[in-house]
Amino acid sequence: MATGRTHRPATRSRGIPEATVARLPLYLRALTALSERSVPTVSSEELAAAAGVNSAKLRKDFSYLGSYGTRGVGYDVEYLVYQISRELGLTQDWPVVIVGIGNLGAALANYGGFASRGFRVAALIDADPAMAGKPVAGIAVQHTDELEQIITDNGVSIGVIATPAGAAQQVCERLVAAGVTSILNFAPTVLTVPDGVDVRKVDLSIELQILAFHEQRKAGEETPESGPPAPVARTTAAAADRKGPDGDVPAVMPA
Amino acid sequence: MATGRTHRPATRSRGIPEATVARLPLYLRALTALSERSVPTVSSEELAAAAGVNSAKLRKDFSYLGSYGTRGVGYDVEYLVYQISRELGLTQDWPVVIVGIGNLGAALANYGGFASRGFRVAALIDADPAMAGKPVAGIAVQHTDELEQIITDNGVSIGVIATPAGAAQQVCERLVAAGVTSILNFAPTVLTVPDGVDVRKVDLSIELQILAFHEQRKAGEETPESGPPAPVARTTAAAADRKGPDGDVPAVMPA
DNA sequence: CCATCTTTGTGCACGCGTTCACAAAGACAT
DNA sequence: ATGTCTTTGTGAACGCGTGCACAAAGATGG
Repeated sequence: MATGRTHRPATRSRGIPEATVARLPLYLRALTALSERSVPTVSSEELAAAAGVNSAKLRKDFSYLGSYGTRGVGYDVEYLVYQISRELGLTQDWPVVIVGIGNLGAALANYGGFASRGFRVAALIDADPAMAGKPVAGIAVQHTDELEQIITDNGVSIGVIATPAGAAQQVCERLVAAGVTSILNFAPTVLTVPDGVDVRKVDLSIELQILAFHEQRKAGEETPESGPPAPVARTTAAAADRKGPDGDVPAVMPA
Repeated sequence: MATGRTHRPATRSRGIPEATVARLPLYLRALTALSERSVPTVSSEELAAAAGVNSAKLRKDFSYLGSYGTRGVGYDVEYLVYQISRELGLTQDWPVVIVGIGNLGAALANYGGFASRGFRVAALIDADPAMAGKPVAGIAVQHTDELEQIITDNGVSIGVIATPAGAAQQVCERLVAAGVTSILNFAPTVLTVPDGVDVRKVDLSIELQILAFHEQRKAGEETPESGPPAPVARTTAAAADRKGPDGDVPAVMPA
């Protein structure tokens, strides 16, 4: 059964903490900016400020990669850019497929940041036959029927899912079956995948709800009034003051 | 002030862990699906499976909200939907502005999940005069000059930034100055905001780089054959470790 | 009313991530 | 070369989040 995804303590290979990995792209971006300004070296303090993190945290993060700094001076920008790029695997080419060319999929296809760092859009795939052949971001959309063929031919290991929620799990399974082992999921659904497959989720709705929570908390602290609905009777169909359904029906199970 | 904050852990500690808050939308989505199937009650085990988390974690999460379950039975779906919605602040209306109506901004404007839960797109704003008046997702785009007026008139407290990286910080400052206190940032830049302003970041490029790291690691360790233990166990990917923003992040130029 | 069975709610332990604080390392001036 | 000064690299403490395991609570049946 689907249980929580236990992020295993990495392999005993090189135990770079997950939290550190998540920050490396941030450092890389800041370093690239410095590089373009021809800044030769940077201190942990400066770089940390640019990346928006604590300097001690940054130094510890870098310590997992090795000792690339020089005491009394700082870090060599170019060298660090290279090391982080290599560590993240950005020195090689990553063909990517985007499945689901709706508004979001099209926006992703056009996103510059995609091609910028080793990532190459190998194909755009959509289930709508009317989309087939239609060019999006300079690439002709292909039909879902060709999904397996595309994955295999291009050696794609990273897939992006931008389909409606209802189709996501099925698409996911086909991607995985065809050889994809990393998935970036934009559909508002929990994906179930076999061991060995990584999934990262980007969910606009969730982000907004989290913001709303904090926003409400802020407002509540300064506004003592507003009549809090006292929690009362239960067991019986309580509340449900939220009115009926609206178009969005985030299905958890593929229907 | 009558209702100061953090005064009474007696009733219920207002301190809901950030990690829990981040999962509430997930539970809510699963519960909504159950509600639409008219399922009256659900056990922590079932709900946890649907949400892709551990059942113990789910129970602990709910314990922060209060004791809404019935031992031996489970949780009342409708009641829980209401409680979580209320906790997240979704029972009220949240006017939102989207700044930067490019490919991404337009996609966001068209996103159904936006309007679905209390979030209402109050305005679409773009710096390009040619965009002004042009309808996107049924709403006429307005020029940046009117930003402050729009924020004030509509009482907007949540802003979405979908501009190029170079414009993000400036837009952010104008939003904050006009009264926005929560920002969802899609631009690949670290935003600097005053204390009291929440920022959540969605960065496609970073997500891909993290996937690339793991992908590279898999490829590199692929040596030990004999294959995986072929575990029938399937994990549910939840991933995405967001971290609660605090308001202290310097800026940096985009890459 | 009592026994049994199911499922919640939580005390506890463990591991990860963050932060402080400082010794060691190297640059630089004299 | 030697001393001083800057900045790294890291040991250690702390706090948060996670998962186990179990007692308590309530439903259910006799």
